[in-house]
Amino acid sequence: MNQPTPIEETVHRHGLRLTPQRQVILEVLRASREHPDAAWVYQQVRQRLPHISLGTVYRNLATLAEKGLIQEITLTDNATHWDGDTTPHTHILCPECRRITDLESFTLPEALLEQAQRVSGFAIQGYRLLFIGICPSCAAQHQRVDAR
Amino acid sequence: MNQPTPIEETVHRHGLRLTPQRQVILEVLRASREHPDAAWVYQQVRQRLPHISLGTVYRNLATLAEKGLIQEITLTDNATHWDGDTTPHTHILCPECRRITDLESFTLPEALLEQAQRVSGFAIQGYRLLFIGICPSCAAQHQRVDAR
DNA sequence: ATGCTTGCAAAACATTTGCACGCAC
DNA sequence: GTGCGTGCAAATGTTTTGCAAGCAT
Repeated sequence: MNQPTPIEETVHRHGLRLTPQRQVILEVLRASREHPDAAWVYQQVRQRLPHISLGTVYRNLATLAEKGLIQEITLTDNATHWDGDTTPHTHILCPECRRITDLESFTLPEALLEQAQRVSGFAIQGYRLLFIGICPSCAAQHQRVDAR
Repeated sequence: MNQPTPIEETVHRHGLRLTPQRQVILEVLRASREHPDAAWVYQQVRQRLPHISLGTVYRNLATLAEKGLIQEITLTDNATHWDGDTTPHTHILCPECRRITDLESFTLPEALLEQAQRVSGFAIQGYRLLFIGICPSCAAQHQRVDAR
């Protein structure tokens, strides 16, 4: 949806084999706006490949991230989350419902990156930015509760 | 070192009891620039309190973070890391050596926060920003290796 | 045919929790 | 004295890994 390049081509171009497991995992991730963890991906994929093992899911998530086909989100709770959208974008976490939402087309100004590079002496390759805030639906719940 | 408020006073002000375990954990975190995980804190504290249990370390890290006496850094690998410096600052992770370094006094401009709030509809409370880049010492190693 | 990938199950980690006791207040 | 905090150990949850077999190329 968000990444129109055909899966087969993308996978092959990165020197990986196209197995049914790998294909479905990628499809699930690309079709989802959920930023799921491995367990969720496993459950989804199992609906189409009942024999897939959890280990395979973990191995593929790691491999795909390594090749840049998906993104790792290690920002929140115990479990690592994954994002099929590899375009640069920022996330927001609602501490109430623990859901991760996309902040479309929000990028740091170049000037900030340069400042970071200058101050730190590091060769900056990228960044991870997570905003934290109450989502509209949780805010609405608060109002209801507070009104009691 | 970076937070001059006496530990006893700080702990009491937040409605917590000052146990030897809690005190040493806080001292270790404040004295360190390591951004350590629970296992590292445990090892350090055990040098002074050989009988402390790992569970106590975990419980205290959670409690102290909840009260705002330390900061949680959940940006990187599986283990949660902790920071005794609660002033707002940004981190840099070197993917080579996996070390987390401080980026002193680097904050996002207010305008960006407002933009995020406007675009998302969330009530933004804060953010976590991690730059990713090769640290000077790893960059030097690369040069050596590449030159072979 | 070659060797990357998989399934399975066990292992390795990271973290949490129940319970009785002890100590800070 | 009260109840928060601790030690211990077991439980829980997440992720990794060894191995033999399977399949994409």
